[in-house]
Amino acid sequence: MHTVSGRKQFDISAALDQAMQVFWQRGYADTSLDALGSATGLGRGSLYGAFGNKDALFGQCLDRYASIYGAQHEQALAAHPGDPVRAVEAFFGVVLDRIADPSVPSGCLIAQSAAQSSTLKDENSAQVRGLLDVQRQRVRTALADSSADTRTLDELAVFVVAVNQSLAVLSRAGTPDTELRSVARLACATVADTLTRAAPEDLTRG
Amino acid sequence: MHTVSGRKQFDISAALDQAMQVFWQRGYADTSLDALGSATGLGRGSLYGAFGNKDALFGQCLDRYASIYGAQHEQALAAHPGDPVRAVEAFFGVVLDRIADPSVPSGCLIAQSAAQSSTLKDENSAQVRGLLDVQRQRVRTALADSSADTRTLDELAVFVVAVNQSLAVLSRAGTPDTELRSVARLACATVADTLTRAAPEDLTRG
DNA sequence: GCCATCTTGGACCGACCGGTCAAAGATGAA
DNA sequence: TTCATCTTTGACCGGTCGGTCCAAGATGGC
Repeated sequence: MHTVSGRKQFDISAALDQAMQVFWQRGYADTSLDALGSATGLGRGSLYGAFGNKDALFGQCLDRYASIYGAQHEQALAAHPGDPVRAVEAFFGVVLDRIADPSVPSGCLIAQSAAQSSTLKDENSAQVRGLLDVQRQRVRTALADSSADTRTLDELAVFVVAVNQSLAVLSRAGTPDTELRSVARLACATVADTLTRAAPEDLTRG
Repeated sequence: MHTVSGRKQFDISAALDQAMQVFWQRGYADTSLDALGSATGLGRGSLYGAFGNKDALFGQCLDRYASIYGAQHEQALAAHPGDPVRAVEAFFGVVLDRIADPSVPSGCLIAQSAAQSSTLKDENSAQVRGLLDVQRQRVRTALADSSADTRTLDELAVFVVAVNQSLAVLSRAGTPDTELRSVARLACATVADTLTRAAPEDLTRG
């Protein structure tokens, strides 16, 4: 029944999507090669030929996840130039919509991986740290159009990333969507208050 | 070399502490019975005799964790009666001090478990949800001495729990202590602003 | 048609998993 | 002293893990 081959018989990109969702749903440690095989419809030979071992495949899934949702985050943040609060609102909107989307696992692959960072291979945990840093810098850039001092903006960017992680964790524990949205709303209020408080001079003097 | 026995040869409570730290550090899925055995110094027979199987032991570790740190949280929250903001500051202080304590794993066993909730046995994930809810209610109670409306206080309690989870996740990814503390500081500011904004009448009219 | 090259499925490997069990030793009541 | 009762150790179980390997089959250049 070796009914196959010559040239590649499957869409690498589609297989990567399937594998990504398994890691996303179950976490690295609890995802077996058999689970990846049946999710992608591929045998071990194809899996190893296309992606390398489990660690390498996991790394590519992390990158793919970051690529897909990082782009959405970037787009949301850039949709409101000059209005950091609206930008952050849009940022959380992307996350909340994804969490509410039943066609995709809840939580966040990166948050999930960060939580288990100590059980990952060094290479993968370093990758997770890097992706979190990219996200932080993205938010920080969207905040740049503010008259608050650098230190405050840096802290706000970390704060937004932190709240994002918390939404992922709580959603996994079954926290209802309405509560998650109120958390995001309060975080947005923090951003708004901190920015207006840090630079009221622009309004009173200008 | 069966150099043993008659009556129990070890301190159940101490063994539970050791086991708890292993689960805390490595997560449920990545903690083997061998790891638990060498951490506690116990053979499989003793482990099963005292705690039951892996799931049951994990459940007891969750309870122990909640008991130890839940008590600390309660104490911190109660240390500033009538001053919810200070109470929340003290609450985060407990968490941050624990994270900074090198004698104990970073992160939070409950946050860790919540993130992997979908791979846990139903009983254990329900337990995690329950413990998160207890924490939420504790914070909510500390917020009760405020003139803000019920809905606002409920939302703030969820928010504080959420930020707590985010500190655990980020600390696991290696986020430095200073950044974690600034996240907590911003969250406290959110609580302060929301409370004063929701009930300014008390100051102007009273 | 021929064949070097590639892909695929699945058998297979040693290691480790959670869990069970029996032999050995310690205990305290009779 | 005897012995029922208990704990502990470590061997053992079937199953699953990540990873390797190879025979079978498809391909395209010649």
